[in-house]
Amino acid sequence: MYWTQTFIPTLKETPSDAEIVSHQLLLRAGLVRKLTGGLYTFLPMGLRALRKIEQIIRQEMNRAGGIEVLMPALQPSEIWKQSGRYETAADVLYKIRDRARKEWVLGPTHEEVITTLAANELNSYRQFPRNFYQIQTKFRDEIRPRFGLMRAKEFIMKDAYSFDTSDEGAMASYRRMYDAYTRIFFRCGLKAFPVEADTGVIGGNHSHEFMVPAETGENEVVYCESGGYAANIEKATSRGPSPSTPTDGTGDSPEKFPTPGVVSIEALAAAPHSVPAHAQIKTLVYILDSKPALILMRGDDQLNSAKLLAKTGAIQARPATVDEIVATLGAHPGSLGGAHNVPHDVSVYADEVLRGARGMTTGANVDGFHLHNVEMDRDIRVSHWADFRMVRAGEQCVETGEALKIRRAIEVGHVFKLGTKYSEKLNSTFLAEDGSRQTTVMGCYGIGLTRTLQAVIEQCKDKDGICWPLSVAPHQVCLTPLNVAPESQPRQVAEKLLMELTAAGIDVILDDRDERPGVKFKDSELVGFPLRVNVGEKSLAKGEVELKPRTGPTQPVKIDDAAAQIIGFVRSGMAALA
RNA sequence: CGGGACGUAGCUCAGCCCGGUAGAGCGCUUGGUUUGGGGCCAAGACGUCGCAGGUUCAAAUCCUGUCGUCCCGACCA
Repeated sequence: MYWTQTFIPTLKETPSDAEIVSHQLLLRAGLVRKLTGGLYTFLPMGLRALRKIEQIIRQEMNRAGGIEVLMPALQPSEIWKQSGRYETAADVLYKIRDRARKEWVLGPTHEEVITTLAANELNSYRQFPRNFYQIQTKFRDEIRPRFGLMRAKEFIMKDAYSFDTSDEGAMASYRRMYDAYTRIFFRCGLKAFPVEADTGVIGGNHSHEFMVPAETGENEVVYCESGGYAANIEKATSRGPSPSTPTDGTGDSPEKFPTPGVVSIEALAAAPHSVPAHAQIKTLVYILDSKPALILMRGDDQLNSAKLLAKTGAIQARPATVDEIVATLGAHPGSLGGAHNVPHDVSVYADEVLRGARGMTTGANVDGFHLHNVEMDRDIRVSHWADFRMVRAGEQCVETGEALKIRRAIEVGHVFKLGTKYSEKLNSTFLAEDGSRQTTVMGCYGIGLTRTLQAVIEQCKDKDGICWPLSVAPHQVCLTPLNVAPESQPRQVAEKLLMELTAAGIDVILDDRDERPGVKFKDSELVGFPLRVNVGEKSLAKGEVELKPRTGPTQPVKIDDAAAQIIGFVRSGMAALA
């Protein structure tokens, strides 16, 4: 491959609409160009890197027993109505109509399609287990596309779906995918690690996300240094907050006292009231599937909205408006509480941390008043207890007791054990060995290819540009003759190396541009080829060429040894990523 | 959808407050020079100042609306 025969529009300056480094590098290195917000064209170098990731995924999926298929991106809205996600996933669904006014959806994922296939084709226990996968473009009406490929309206995903006849079988399938994912990200040169995850709208009961640590990531991961525990903050739990919740109340009845103008936990914690936040009960009003509900949290805790959805089973949850709050409790935010004047048809959810709490202070549901001496068990009608709180750094790990840490990360893969959620709705059943009809047990497993590509850049870069791992680099080697005239010695030596390396199966590009050395050096570093070979008169005079690994020092090698050295560099580097 | 910022040459940006001739650097074209880290000299091409309306003798500049982009929140691979 010759540089002048492809298209690598590098940029010296940083485009102003790219905020994070990996996005800037995607643009500057000429890997992609934006069509419009959330939609990108892949240029040759970006496409090559993407294809390499795709091949790694394909190889590992096949090795793990996956069967490649390709499903339609355009789907009838009926199957979405049948699964119930026409409503629950409504905000990400692109809907379109054909000339007959029939409605279609552009698939944001393919559970409905694959389950329909399984329902029609997998009818006997003899046909299981099965794991179908595809690499395909997904469409999501993202509320806010951002960070280049990280969150786009259209993106490429590998999605796999397993079908088993039993829960144990499904667990084994899950485990196989989990292991395959570990290998895939390792081979891509990515430091990714699995964390326990919330299942969100996809549903199911067991899930891990594969996370790439990065300051620019959109997720927060709670983890324990010893490696015993790691979870998405949406799911994370701990041994609880410190200090612990008071349980030594006086036993006196709730006592109303005036708190004019005190409408926050902080204000009540300050003088003159001086009620510590952990001795307060925070009362939140949420609208769960259009019904108001109270959420009681300890004063110093934050509500975890993912847990709220998961624990209440609500499809939609939003904070109530001030008007809705007044209509429900008769008081304004800042004076709310669960002890008095709570209508009987309003559910009261309380965080586990409040169990057995005594001597607490909370709003009186009368503007300007709070209550002392509140005891959860005695004074508040709790309909449901659950863990609703956001874990904080420093709390003790549930497994090891060590202090938990929190860091940001990019989610590149997600594995779910789905159970029978989709197979029931879409009638995927089979005849068991004993002649009974049973429902298939499913799992689904996604990897965002385009996001993975950008995550690699986010993790593998320096001040000069991208530092591709050999396994996903658009080209492994960049031959750089410093004189490109056809008869010049640098050009001839470079051409000979090109032939030898290509014959050895090395993926090489020759920078045949008639540019000054500085320009070629800068560009090759920006695009990030793992190895550059400088072929210039200066070193040729000594019978040498130079090997310049992207992340290491320049090494002179004899011309006759060059090909073998380069091949050795590539093969050993690739072996380290196998 | 809520909050904030910004739309001027292919890119990065100045000009806008205080209305009157549209600018710089990079890139591009041509010629020369240079040839191991985005070099230098000279000559050029490139703009309906996002769009629409308004105010005004006159609008990139002031006003209104609109579209688009980016950032912060809720959603996800």
